[in-house]
Amino acid sequence: MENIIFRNFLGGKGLKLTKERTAVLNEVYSFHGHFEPEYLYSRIKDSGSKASRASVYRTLSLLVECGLVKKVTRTEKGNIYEHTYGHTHHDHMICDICGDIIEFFSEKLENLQDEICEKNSFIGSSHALEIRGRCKKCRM
Amino acid sequence: MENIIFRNFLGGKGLKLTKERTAVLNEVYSFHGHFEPEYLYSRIKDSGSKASRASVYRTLSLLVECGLVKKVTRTEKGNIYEHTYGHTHHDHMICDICGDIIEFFSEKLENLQDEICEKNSFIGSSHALEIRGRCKKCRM
DNA sequence: GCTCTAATTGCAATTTAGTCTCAATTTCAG
DNA sequence: CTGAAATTGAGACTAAATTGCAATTAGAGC
Repeated sequence: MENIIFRNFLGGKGLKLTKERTAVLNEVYSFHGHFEPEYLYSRIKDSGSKASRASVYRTLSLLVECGLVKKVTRTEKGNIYEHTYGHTHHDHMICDICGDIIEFFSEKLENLQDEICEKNSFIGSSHALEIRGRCKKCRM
Repeated sequence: MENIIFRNFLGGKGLKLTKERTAVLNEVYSFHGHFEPEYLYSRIKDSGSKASRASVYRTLSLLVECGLVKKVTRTEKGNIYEHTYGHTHHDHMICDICGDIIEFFSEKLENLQDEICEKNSFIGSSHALEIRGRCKKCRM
């Protein structure tokens, strides 16, 4: 299904569905959770398919553009992504101790965003609430 | 006042208050709004005082550590900071068109954070809500 | 005010995520 | 099948930020 979405997206822009792009997409959707580009690159190499580092980064941009992948946050080290298909909108709590990322969704937060935007004459297109602290495992 | 806070912080760790560190602190507090390290560095050079790029970065870390400066967000280009003394907690709306950063504060959001943390057995120490979209000037 | 030592500085080299260039290769519409 | 246009990989490059180190400086104790 993701493949069809991607193919249509590419087709609509006169771009081609190459084996490298397919490999990146499949790898992204082969696991759950968050990932860094370098990690994705190494998984692709290990999995037998091949795509250069440059292609991984280029494909990742395309996937973000067509909405199949989302940039979650930016850490000291670099970007963190997640796939979005079959994965509804949510926000994140990040543990300062173990680095774990916990997802949550809050209806109230969604409404609050609209309210805040309206109050400030801002047209919100997306938001990201990131709560930092200690997770269940790391609280003392 | 910021100077006293910084001096005490340094003293408590056996560190010294050098002219370079003073220059960085003064420059940070000489204007309002958000800044990037490179911009700060160039302002310091222009202002007549001197501090190397390395010292600017090193001092910035210390200022963050003692709470006088806060890292606002991380863009493609790098970190963005703001000073915090006499500047209460708030969140940000960032315009995708012109890059403007608008600050806002919402009591409801603060309460919501606590609520969400409790529900997830998470001990929240800070949060950052970033809303992206179009600001008043850039809406069409 | 002077001394001494640990902290600090500046510079240049280094690191690291990510982008870019370009010749060779591949896709796919016709 | 063919050929124009898109894509690829390898490595050069960029820019932010960090680090190593020899020379310098702050400031506690006298």
